[in-house]
Amino acid sequence: MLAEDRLNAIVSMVQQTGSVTVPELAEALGVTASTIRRDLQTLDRAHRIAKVHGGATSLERAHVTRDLTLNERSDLHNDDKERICARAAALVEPESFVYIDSGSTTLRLIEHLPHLEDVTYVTDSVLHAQRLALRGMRTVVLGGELKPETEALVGPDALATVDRYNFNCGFWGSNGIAAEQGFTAPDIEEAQVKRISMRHTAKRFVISDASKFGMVAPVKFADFRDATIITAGEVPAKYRAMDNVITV
Amino acid sequence: MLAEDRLNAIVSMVQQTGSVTVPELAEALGVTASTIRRDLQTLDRAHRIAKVHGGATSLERAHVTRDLTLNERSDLHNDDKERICARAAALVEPESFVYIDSGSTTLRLIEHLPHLEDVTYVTDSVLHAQRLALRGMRTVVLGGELKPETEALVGPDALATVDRYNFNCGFWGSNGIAAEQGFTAPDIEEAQVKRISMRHTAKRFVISDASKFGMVAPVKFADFRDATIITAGEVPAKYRAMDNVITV
DNA sequence: TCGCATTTGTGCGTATTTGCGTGCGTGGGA
DNA sequence: TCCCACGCACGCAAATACGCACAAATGCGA
Repeated sequence: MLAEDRLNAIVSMVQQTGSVTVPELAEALGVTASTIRRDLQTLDRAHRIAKVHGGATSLERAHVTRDLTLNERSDLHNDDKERICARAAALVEPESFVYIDSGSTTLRLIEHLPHLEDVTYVTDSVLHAQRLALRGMRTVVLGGELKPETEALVGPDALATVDRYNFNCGFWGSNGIAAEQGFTAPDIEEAQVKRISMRHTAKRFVISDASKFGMVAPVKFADFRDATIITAGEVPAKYRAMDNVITV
Repeated sequence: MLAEDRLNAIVSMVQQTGSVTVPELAEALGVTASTIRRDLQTLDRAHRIAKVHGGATSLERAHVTRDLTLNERSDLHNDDKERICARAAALVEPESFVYIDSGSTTLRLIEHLPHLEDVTYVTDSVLHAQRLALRGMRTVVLGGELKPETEALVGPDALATVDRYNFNCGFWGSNGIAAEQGFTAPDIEEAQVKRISMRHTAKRFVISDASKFGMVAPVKFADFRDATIITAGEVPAKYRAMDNVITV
C-alpha cells in the first residue's frame, strides 16, 4: 500500500466515524503505531484532521482542546510557519524575560514554546496571553485600550508599561520587511507598541514567512538591522545573503 | 474512547439537558468521577461549560439566560442575577468612564450594558475585555500578571494603571458581604486591585445575589458603607433595611 | 549493481492520563 | 452532639501515549 493511500484511508476513517485511536488505525492499515503517529502529524499539519491525544478526530469536533485550528486553516504558508516557530521557540532561554508581540505568527509560536525554568512572558495581546496562561506559562499583559480587530493593546498605558520593562529577548511579526524601509506595520498605534517594546529588548527576532520580504506597510517600527529575521521558504536572494536573516 | 470524544460528549450532554451531575456523567461514559471532574475543569477553563458544585451546567444557564423559557427549575440565583444585572446596567450614564471588576456576576452584567455615547469601560479581566470588545464597547484593560484561574490581572502593573484613572462609576463582585467585615475576596492580589479601583471611583456598586450576605472571605477590600449593593432574592432583614442596599 | 534519499520499524526515556486512596469541609438526620 | 453521606482537591502509582534517535527496509536513478 502506498503511503499516500494510507493517508487518504486515515482521513476517510476519521470522517466516517468522527474519531479513531492510534491502535485502531495501526490494526486496520497493517502498520505500526509509530507510522500512524507520523501520518497523523502530517495530516494535522495539512489540517485534514486534528491530532489529539490517543488518536485523531475530524476538524469540526476538535474545538475542545485545540481552538487554534480555525485561524490556522486559512493559512497557506503553513509548513514554513511551523518550522519558523519551532526554530524561534528554541531561542528562549531559562530564567529570561520574554516579549511576545501580537499577530498570527507569534500566536503559533506560543504553541511551540518549551516549558523552561523561571521564564516570564509579556505580551500586548489578550488572545496571546490566554494561550500562554493555558499552556501554564507565567504571563504578563500590557495594559491599554483593546483594539477589537487584532485583540492587541495600544495607547499610553501600554507604552508606559512596556517602558518599565527590559526583556532578554522578544519576538515580533511584521507586515512588511524591506532593506530600506525596515519593518513596517499597518497601524500607527500598534507600530508604537512594537517600536517601544523592541527598544527595551536585548535580542530581537522578527518571525515571518518569505512573502513579507520586499513589502512595505504604512508605518515603520524598526530599521532592518534592528532585528534578526527568522524565516522560511522562497526568500529573495538579496535578503537571503544578509547576515541577520536566518532561513530554516 | 478518545479523551477528546469524552469531552465532546460531556458538552453535548450538558447542552441537551441544561445540567448534569458528576455521577451521571461517570456512569454514562464509563469512567470514574475523578476523570469526570478533571474533564469538567478542562471544559470550564475553555469556557465550554460552567462547572458547578456537583456537576456542570451550560454557559447559557450560567451567564446569558436570554431565552431559557424551558427548564428553569435549577439555579435559583439565575433569575435573581438577571434582574440584578439589568438594574445595574441601567446605572451607566453616557459620556462616562466605567470600571468593571472581574468575576462571573460582572461578566453577566456585560451582556446587559446599553450602547451609550462615549462610554469607556475599564476592566482587570481579559475575559471581560474580550466580551466588551465583542459587544462593540470601547474597552481598556489593566496591565499586569494574568492569573490563569480567574483570567484576572494583578500585581504592581495593574495597580499602577488603575491608580492613574478616575471612574464615574464601577461595578464589583464580592465573595463576602458583612456589615462588620465589609466586602471580602478570597485572594490577596485580586483584593488589592478591587480596593484601589474602588478608591478611584465616584459611584461604587457591588452586584451580588442574596447568598453572599453574612459571608466572609479571607481578604477585605472595602467597608460595607463604601458601596451601594444591588441584590435580589432572600436578603436577610438586617441588610434589607440598610439604605445602601437595593433589592430588585 | 551501487549510492542516496525516503520510509518504516524498534527501543527507550519522558509525559500524560487515569483510577484509587486520603483528608477536608458541608449538610443533613439519628 | 455524633455520625454518615456526599462532593471535592490532592497526591500517588500504574498504564498508556508520545517523541526521538537509530537501524533496517524500500524505492529510485545512474
